[in-house]
Parts: sequence; structure tokens; C-alpha cells
Amino acid sequence: MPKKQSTREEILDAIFMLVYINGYNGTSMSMILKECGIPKGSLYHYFKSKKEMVLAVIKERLAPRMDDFYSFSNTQNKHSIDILIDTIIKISQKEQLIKYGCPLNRLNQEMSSIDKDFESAITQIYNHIKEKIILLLHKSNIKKEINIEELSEFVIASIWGALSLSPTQSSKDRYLNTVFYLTNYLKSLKN
Amino acid sequence: MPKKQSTREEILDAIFMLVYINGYNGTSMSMILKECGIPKGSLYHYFKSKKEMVLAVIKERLAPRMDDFYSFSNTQNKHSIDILIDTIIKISQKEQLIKYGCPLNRLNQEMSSIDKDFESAITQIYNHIKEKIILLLHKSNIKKEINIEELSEFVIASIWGALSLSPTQSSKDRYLNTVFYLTNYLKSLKN
DNA sequence: CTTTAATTAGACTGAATGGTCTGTTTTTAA
DNA sequence: TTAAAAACAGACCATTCAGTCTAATTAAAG
Repeated sequence: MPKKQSTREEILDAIFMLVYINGYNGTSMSMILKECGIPKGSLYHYFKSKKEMVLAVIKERLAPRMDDFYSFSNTQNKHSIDILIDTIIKISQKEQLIKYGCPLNRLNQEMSSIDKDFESAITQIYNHIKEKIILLLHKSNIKKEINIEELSEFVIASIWGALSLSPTQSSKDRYLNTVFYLTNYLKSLKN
Repeated sequence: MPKKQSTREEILDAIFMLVYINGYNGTSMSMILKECGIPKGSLYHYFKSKKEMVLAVIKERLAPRMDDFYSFSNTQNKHSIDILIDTIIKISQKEQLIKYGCPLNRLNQEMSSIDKDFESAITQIYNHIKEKIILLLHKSNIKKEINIEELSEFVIASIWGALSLSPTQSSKDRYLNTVFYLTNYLKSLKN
């Protein structure tokens, strides 16, 4: 059944972008229908409700995307801090991130309070990327007074913030200028 | 006409909290009516539309609140960096901020893309607090390689991020742990 | 070819949406 | 005291919302 898969996947792609940009409450079924170009019956054949659609989007679109953003190059002898800095800078090349901010942050902010299932799915993704950063940082020597878990949260938070700065005048340079202070600080933590 | 003022002010207070927590699209007129406890006719007597109400909330509630959060004690000989750090820590005492995040960040994220008027009102507030931080930092000596405007944006961004970390398990301690790295870094910039 | 299941199709539903309209009451000023 | 304006009150409106339903079409399996 190749058709079924592809239709379902197209629906998820369309909903992801709509919810990423307009939020959950800002995305109506009619917008989804229009974007997908399919009739209502088809949509509700694959998903039983709007909530189920978006829950699937979180698990099948948001999660892998976040996992990709925070994928660290297995560079052999490079210091973890430098690998992390590379990742932070690499984010500046993803136009969507610069334009619309971190999708995890956006969905979290609006949707965590709407529904427990949303909240737990989003928290799961957050914890996953946090663990990835913790694991990375544990591989190299870092100043002893630093709590790696807390530092990881600080890194995520700072990236979220840097990507949130007024979406109107957002640009690659603006992001890089802002995270320069983050990377600058991270460098000082090497041991 | 004291009554007129107070009714209008009560409406703004109610709408501010509703929009702060639920967002613009997440706040319906019926919720506003219920929260204010007034009939529709009264509401639409003071404001011609939902948009006008929320625009007034941004200008008359959000702006002064943000101005208050970033009000720096005129301590005579204290270093600007230390005054800024005090402010960052003082934020941890505002339960609403810890619980729901920075209202400027929340409204900005959802509403800037909905309407140009929202966007410009929000941007104005952002620029105002940014200028306040820039002004503060210019008063003391800071390492020469630092661009104060960019640093100010980084500070705001990091606070936004720290206040955004999963609203579920948000707490004063979690915030303080996260911004510790920010304050730690800021201290190193004193000259 | 025939049967059965998967998928497409969209008219329709009840509830909720933001907003209007017509009064009535209260307040203010002359 | 009276006229006019401000404020209150809520029934009402068109539209949109998420979701249902029945039927038609297509695809898969025997």
C-alpha cells in the first residue's frame, strides 16, 4: 500500500509547516485541507481528530527534525565544546530556523498547556536532545565546577532565545551575533 | 468619571492574563466576557474589536510590566554588570515569569506574525528594554572586544530561553540554575 | 471476474466564533 | 429638572469551527 503511506506523509508535512508557523490554535482544519488539497473525508480517514494529527506531527516530524539539528559530527579528537559550537553555528544555515525560530520551542510554548499528551510528547523530545548534549559534553574535559546537565539546558535555552529575537528582522547574521557570546563562553569552559 | 476608568482597566487586566497564558488565538471573546463578568455590550463599548483590546493590553499592560522587570536600581558605584545580574536574579522572584515565561516573548512569538500592528507594538517594547540595557552597560567599563548592543540582545535572548524551559517542571531553582551560566559569563566581561 | 477493503468525496451538523443592534439604565452637565 | 451622553445589557447574526455521515470510487485479494 504505497499510496496510503504517501498521502499520510503529505498530510503530516503540510500540518507540520502550518502548525510550526501559525501554531495549533492558529491552524484550522480548512487551512489544512487547503494546503493538502484533499477532501475532508480523506483527512479524517487517516486521523480521527485534529489532536491526533498534530500528535503524529510531533512524533513523526518534529522529533526527527530536532534530532537532526542536534546531530553531532563524530569527529575523532575534537573537543566536545567545539563540536557543540559547530552545531550552534550550523543552525544559522537552516533558513527555517532563522525565520521561524526553533519549532520545539514554538510548539512547547503554545501547546504544552493545551493538552497533556502534547506536553508529554514535547517534553520527551526536549529530554532527548538534552541527553544528547549531556552525552557529548561528558566525552571531553570540562571545568570541574560546571554541572553538565544544567549547562546543557542553558545552551538549549540560549539557542531558543537567539532564534526568538523579533522574527521580522531575523537574519543569519543577527543569530550569529547573538550566539557569539554563547560560543565565546563555552570556549572558556574547556579544560 | 472614575467608573469608566476602572471598568476599562479591569477589562485590560483580565485580557492581559488570558492572552499571556492562552495566547491570542487561544483566548475567545466568551472567555474574556466570563473572566471580566461583564456583558458583551459593555466590552464593545470600550473597544471596537478583539484586536483593539489586545493592542491596548500590549501598550498599557505589557509595556509597563516589561519596563518594571528591567528597572535597574540606581546604585551609585555598583558595576553595570552586577546591576544587570541583580535584575536577572530578581526575575526568579516573580512567580508569573517562572510559571508562564516572559510575556513579551510569548506574545511576540504568536502574535507578531498575525498582525502588523501587533508586531510593531511588540517590537517597540523590545527595543525599549534593549536600549535600557545598552544604556546601563555603557555606564561601566566592559571588555573592549564586546559589542554592547549585541550583548544586550544575547542577555534578553538567554533570559527568554531560560524562562521557556518546559513550563511543567518550571521552578525558581531551575531558572536560577540555568541563568547561572549567563551571570557567570557576564562577570567575566567586567573590565 | 468478483468480493472486500481502503480510500476519496463533499454535503451536512451543532457548537463556538467575533461582532452588531436595539434598547435600558445610569451618570453628567446645563 | 431636564437633556444628553456614557455605560450596561443581552438577544441576535453571519461565519467558521472541528467533526460526522453516506455514498462513490479505487485498489487488492481470491
